[in-house]
Amino acid sequence: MYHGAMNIGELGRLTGVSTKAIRYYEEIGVLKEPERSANGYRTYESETVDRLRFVKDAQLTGLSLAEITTILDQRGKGESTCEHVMSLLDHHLHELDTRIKALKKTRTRLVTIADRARKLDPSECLDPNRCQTIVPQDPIDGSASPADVHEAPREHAHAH
Amino acid sequence: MYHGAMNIGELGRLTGVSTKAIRYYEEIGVLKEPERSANGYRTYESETVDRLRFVKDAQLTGLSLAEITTILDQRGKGESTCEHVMSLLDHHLHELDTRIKALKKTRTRLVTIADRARKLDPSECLDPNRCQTIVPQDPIDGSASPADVHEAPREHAHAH
DNA sequence: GTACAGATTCCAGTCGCTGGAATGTCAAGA
DNA sequence: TCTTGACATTCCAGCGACTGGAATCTGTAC
Repeated sequence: MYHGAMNIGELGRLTGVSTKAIRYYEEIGVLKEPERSANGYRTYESETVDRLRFVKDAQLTGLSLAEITTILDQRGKGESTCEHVMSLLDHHLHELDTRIKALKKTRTRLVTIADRARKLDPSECLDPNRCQTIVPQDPIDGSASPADVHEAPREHAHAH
Repeated sequence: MYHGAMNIGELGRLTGVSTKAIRYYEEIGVLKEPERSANGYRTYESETVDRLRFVKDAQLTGLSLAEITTILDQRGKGESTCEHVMSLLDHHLHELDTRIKALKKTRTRLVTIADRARKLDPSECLDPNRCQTIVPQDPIDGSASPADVHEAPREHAHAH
């Protein structure tokens, strides 16, 4: 089967990206507007498969779609993007470390709390003004201000 | 200074929660609608300070506002919430572990890529159809389907 | 009077999508 | 020919936990 040109559904199948996501990418400029066939359907060339796969790979490294777009745009102009990509990657490595550290801290706290909870007498739980399980925490540590302490948002629940 | 009743600004100051967030909590039912003074201002009793602090603490353990609301509601009815809280905590512990694992995997991948990038000849970067830095990755491992592989969304940028 | 702080409301945006509604198009089978 | 079904199109709304801004009112101090 030769895939010189295809509709959005096949592009999705070949790349593992939903048609919804593909249209969204077009909307925010990650993909440029494709040709339309007579009936108004989007028609993609096989190079778009490569482009979409690149987007997926770049996402896996933690780059945002906005950042991916800047890479793609630069590349489109024939400019070298190595330095650009590498500085993005460095930046994300730092971010990642920060996030992992924060999650581990949360984990430790959670384990402590759960342990304490298991030792509690359930009958003492009825005081409406306090919960012995969840009690005020120390402000984590001196380096982070309370506002920065927030955890990362939870995973998108895109189970399929 | 006795804080029997206060406006939204002071509640925010005492708890470290923005007035915007407080109104949002009210909107989604985390806080119940407060009394209003003659001028229409929200007036809070000092017990709301405790409630808001509980919300903050529970958030630090990774609970969502929706989950916190269920705890608060149950507590409001005078029911014991220990078991409920503990099952939530257990659930979050598992989630947290999953997330940490995923982030570490991403980190490893990122380090590999960055290392490879440093060894590349920049002059080879101009091929418009491929990027040597970011290339297709193996599908992570056998257990997770590609759709589940997505990283957690990035941190809210609420620097202040 | 005139600032200025602080309160109110509502609307829009963040990020990366997903879901649904209402509608149009195309190929195959009865 | 009709119908069914899979595909395509558009637009609107929602997730979570908020933040920012606009336009407007209130309260206090000078």
